[in-house]
Amino acid sequence: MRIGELSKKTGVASRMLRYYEEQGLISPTRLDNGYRDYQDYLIDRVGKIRGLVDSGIPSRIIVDILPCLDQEQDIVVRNVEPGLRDLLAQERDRMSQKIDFLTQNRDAITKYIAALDEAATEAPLASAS
Amino acid sequence: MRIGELSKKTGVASRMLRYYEEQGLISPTRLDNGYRDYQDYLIDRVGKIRGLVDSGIPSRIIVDILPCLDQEQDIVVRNVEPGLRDLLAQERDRMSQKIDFLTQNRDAITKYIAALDEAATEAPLASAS
DNA sequence: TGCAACCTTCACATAAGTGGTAATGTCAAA
DNA sequence: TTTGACATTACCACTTATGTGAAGGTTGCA
Repeated sequence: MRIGELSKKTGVASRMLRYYEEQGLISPTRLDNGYRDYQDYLIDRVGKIRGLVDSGIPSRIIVDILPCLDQEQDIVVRNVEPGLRDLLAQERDRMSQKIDFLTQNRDAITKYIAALDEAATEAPLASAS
Repeated sequence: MRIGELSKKTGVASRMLRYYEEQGLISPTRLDNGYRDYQDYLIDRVGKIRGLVDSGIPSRIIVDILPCLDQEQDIVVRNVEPGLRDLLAQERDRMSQKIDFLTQNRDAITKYIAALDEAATEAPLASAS
């Protein structure tokens, strides 16, 4: 499919799809006319990229992570560069840390919101008095 | 305490502490000589800031979140700006989303690493053959 | 007195986008 | 077949966020 179609299916602007290609995150083939040609599996992949980017993972890391996330078939374990396992383990730990931080802070905010709501219920005159 | 001491206690460079002040994340008072004077509670606060920044939360959001995280005493519910509750709820949801994404991806990476290790155990000749 | 710690300010760095322009390709209707 | 609308291309410059580096001056302290 061409860039416009992929853009509609993923909700990611064409502009961004070209940008992600520039970053090495996706590599569509080209049609005779020079247009980019995206395969179906890239729809899913773009979603994963957005998820990772939104999670604050830098794109140079995403490049390494992506192959591990495309696991529709068996996991491919051939041609593993020596440092990759460690890099992945490192990134996995960083992600665990992030998850812990976020969970802690989200829970704190949740409690705070609950307190706000309770206060509003008990004494709703604060702003009107 | 002065900036150097806080820097040592938090592991955050003085440069960064000044930068966070510029971003409105911390507001030390000043001594007569113009030096910044940090109170003790800011040690904890700087740690929280680092955690949030590392989790990919933009600093303009952190400014809003921080007061909710400083809950050593009772939760302060006075003078709540009208939009704040919604903003917090919104951010809480975004954080939940991030947590889900991260968890999913971390688990995928964990599985991948396990597969790598297993392959290395079963056929350790791959790189030597 | 001399050096380390501190101050401000300006500029630069990197990552992740965004915007604008000009040229080319596609397609359908006149 | 030509015209017009729209998609796509490449390229360049700009923006925002998060820092970092360095210059040049002031303060603290041994």
